[in-house]
Amino acid sequence: MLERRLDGETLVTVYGRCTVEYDGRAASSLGPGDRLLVLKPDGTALVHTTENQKPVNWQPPGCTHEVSLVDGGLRVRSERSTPAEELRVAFETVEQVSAFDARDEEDLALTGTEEDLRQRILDDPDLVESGFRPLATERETSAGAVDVYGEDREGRTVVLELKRRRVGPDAVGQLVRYVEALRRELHTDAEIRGVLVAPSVTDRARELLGEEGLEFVSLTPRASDD
Amino acid sequence: MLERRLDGETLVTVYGRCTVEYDGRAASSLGPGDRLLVLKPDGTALVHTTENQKPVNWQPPGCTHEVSLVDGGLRVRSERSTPAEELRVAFETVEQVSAFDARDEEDLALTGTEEDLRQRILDDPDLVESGFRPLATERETSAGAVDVYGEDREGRTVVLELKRRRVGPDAVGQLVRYVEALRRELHTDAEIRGVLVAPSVTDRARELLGEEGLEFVSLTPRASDD
DNA sequence: AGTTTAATATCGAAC
DNA sequence: GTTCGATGTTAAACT
Repeated sequence: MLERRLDGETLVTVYGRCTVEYDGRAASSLGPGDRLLVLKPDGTALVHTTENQKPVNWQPPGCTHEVSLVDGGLRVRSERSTPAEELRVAFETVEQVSAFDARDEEDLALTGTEEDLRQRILDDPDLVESGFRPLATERETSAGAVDVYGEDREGRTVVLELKRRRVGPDAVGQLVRYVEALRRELHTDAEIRGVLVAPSVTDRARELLGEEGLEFVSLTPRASDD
Repeated sequence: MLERRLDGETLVTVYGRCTVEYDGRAASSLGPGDRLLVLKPDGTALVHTTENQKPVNWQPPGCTHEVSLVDGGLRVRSERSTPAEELRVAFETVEQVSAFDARDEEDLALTGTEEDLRQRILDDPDLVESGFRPLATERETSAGAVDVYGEDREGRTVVLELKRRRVGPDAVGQLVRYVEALRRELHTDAEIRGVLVAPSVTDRARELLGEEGLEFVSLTPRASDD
């Protein structure tokens, strides 16, 4: 039944006591225990234990799944190339095998992302500071694309780095790279301001901002009356 | 049956046609489709479609799950506080409901991690460069802990930043922060070398290394005869 | 196929 | 509890 249903159209689940071996980018071994194996029609494989949101082992979409019987026990093997990766699940006991004809056309509608934060700023630039004028989004520099590029009321160049949630030192590093790249590329004597826009910052990130002469503006992706 | 089995000891799966609403750190809405709902004993909730490794919607461990019947349809609600987040799954049809008494004591044994790379270097420092002497791991600086701290054959301070796989500009930014922090804190005139140790680097990362006067050494977490 | 960055990232450890 | 960095991160956009 399983072999027939690994046809790229069926969602398969197997529940039972098994061991799991993985070899690829890393390598792992998992002793016997009760787990849920999910084989998706797109070639994804997931091994879930009783704990955690992440599967304990997995294969990404695009893999090929095979089943076999060894000493009366079910074996499932999933593999891919580039990079070469292999997952082997050996069941001692199987409590349940299911195959579902799945139909799902709907796309997820998600809000509260960095893109929403950008749109909020473009709709009302005064949220950043009075007189701020956005000139471009995703403006290219040698250090990568700047989220929002614009001018303040005095005509000084302003670079915004947007984050949808509280930020640590990594985001400051990103902003530093953009500001330094623009200073080199615009080769102007005029000041370039770098502003991190996020709901809040950690202490270490705030220190780094001070050391680098950068600024912070508190803003969330969602309107306060949400 | 479901209410009785949401007892913190049972793994529950529900398969059927449903809609999903999420509100919390972000917010999302998903129209009707066939999906697999997994409720773990640790309070995790997963909604899986036919595609992708990641669930289309989820709740992290520690949430409380509730079930109810509305107009003859099964509803599942999962919520948590700090941050306040809620997931609602409304089933039109239910093809299967399962409850499994799960027993799993085994821990995953994973190799090929950054920790393995560190151990490789401590076992044979010459892999980094002839004469390199590691003095400390996780050495604290104001910018965070340095992976490996040591001296080269001439006695110059060397900072290693380790990555288990090919690295981009972000890792260079991290190394820059550590080297700058040490230059301030050691307030010495002597040179401090920063070395990125990883299997490979992207072009942009290599440029950044050059601009910052940092170095790169190619090394993987696993021995070449693996 | 490779690069870059966002993410409801997740997860674990240190504080 | 918050902060910080690794992750077999995943996933999407772009080259």
